[in-house]
Amino acid sequence: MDQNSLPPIQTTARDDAVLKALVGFVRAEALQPGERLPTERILAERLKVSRNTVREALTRWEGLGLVERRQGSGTYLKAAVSPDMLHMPLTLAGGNDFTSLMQTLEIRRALEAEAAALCAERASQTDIAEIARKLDIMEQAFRTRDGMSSEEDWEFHQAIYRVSGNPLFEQIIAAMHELFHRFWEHPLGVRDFGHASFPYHRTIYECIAARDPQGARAEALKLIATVEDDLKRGAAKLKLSSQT
Amino acid sequence: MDQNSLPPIQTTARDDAVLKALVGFVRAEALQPGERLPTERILAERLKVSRNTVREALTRWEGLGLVERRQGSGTYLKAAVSPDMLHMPLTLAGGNDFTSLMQTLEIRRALEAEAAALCAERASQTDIAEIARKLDIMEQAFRTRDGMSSEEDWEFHQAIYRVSGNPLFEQIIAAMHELFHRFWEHPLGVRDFGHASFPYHRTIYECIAARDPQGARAEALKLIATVEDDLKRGAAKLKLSSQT
DNA sequence: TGCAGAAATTGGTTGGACCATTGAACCACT
DNA sequence: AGTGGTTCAATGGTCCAACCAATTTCTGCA
Repeated sequence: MDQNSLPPIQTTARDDAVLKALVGFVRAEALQPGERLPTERILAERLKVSRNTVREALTRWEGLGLVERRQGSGTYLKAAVSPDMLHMPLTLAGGNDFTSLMQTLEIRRALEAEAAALCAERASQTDIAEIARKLDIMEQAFRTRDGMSSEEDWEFHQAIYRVSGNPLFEQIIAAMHELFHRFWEHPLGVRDFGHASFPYHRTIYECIAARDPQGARAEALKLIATVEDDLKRGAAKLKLSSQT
Repeated sequence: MDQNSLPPIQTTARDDAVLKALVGFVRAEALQPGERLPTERILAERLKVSRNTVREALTRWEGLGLVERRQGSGTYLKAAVSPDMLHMPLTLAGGNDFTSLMQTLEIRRALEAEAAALCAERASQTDIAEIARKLDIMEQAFRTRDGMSSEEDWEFHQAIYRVSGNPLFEQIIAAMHELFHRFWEHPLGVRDFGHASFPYHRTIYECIAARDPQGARAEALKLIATVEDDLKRGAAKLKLSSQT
């Protein structure tokens, strides 16, 4: 007999019920990200629950990044919600030594290559045009303020992840990106950090435009390799200490 | 002028402070996963904050899967905590349709291949022996109760991730694994799901034992490909409906 | 000794109050 | 017209005290 055929009954699940009601409300009102949702007090009154219960529910959504609360202003939707959404909080133990930085790059190497290949397979003409636009912006920023183009660089990569058609790429790589930059505010000691990776942005783009998945994968691997080299050079120079 | 030179100041952050204190407490007491942490009432008194504030903080941790609350019993630690954790809520929209399952497999394809290659590079003799042990257990379980060896199968893979030397592989792939199995309780329609992947476990192992990264990568890709095939067959058979 | 019921413990919920921040309206002065 | 200051209502953040519901522990009877 299947044990799963008799799930435990739910006598109380107040805040879960509140969240379900919230999902219904967001869909009914067709709320878009950025819009404000009702006051906590109003929600409490409408749903016939205590304001504290509403707060617990909203706290959970806030933790999941679905919603943003601004004191004195209101609670705002931050992402699209749907009833059958799947949330999976992933907590990564961070460390701030050279090894940790290298580990984030190993993940990026795998995902970046796959995303570039998928992107080259699936990109439409408008997708390619969009990526070209981001590439131009990045290259211009690179030339203008020599080297420091991290913001535009990141947007170029994000465009590729999106075109890959799999939102998980962007989410996971973004986490790696944040993990990486948390202890890398200013490229430690390596003045020209990122310079070596510059040309590969265009080669990646050319492979994507040519619908060449294997080529895009190879160029992405080269790009990550340059970052790894920069990191190793920085580590050798500064002899990064691992502060436990 | 650099816009980042004037970051928004932080005036109050009560529940964040509570969480920081909690991290300190867990480390000071060397609490292990499974152990109980102090009562909400005690925490409120000790930290000189309201019980409500403590609850908000604990709700966040619960949402992150760090802690489990059992009414009438207490609050229990579910995972190790460290001060510099990075929380990454993954949200997969679209629910239980074919596309979502495929997306988790695309991530696994990239990471599984990289992890296998790194494992083959870095495995020591004891590592290889450990993997061989897990492989034996899995193969025996597979033969005993024909096919259903998911638990032992998973342990084999985990051993590979660990030997890769990068804990991020295990954590991220574990998240994909759980994501995958959440809407795949019963292999839908495909009776012999997983059978096709069986032989590749041994071929992966052999490449690792032979210190052949490229071979291990190739075999890992073949393994994932069989899972993707199974999934496609199941989707074609059931014509999975995406319930918006 | 065994076990059913009472009592204590603990998370879950409620309602009400007050504080801190925000943003809009309004006003005075230049 | 515009700049800066003030007021005020709205809103999230915190607090308190009590009670509810599930769980655990204790107690006393058979």
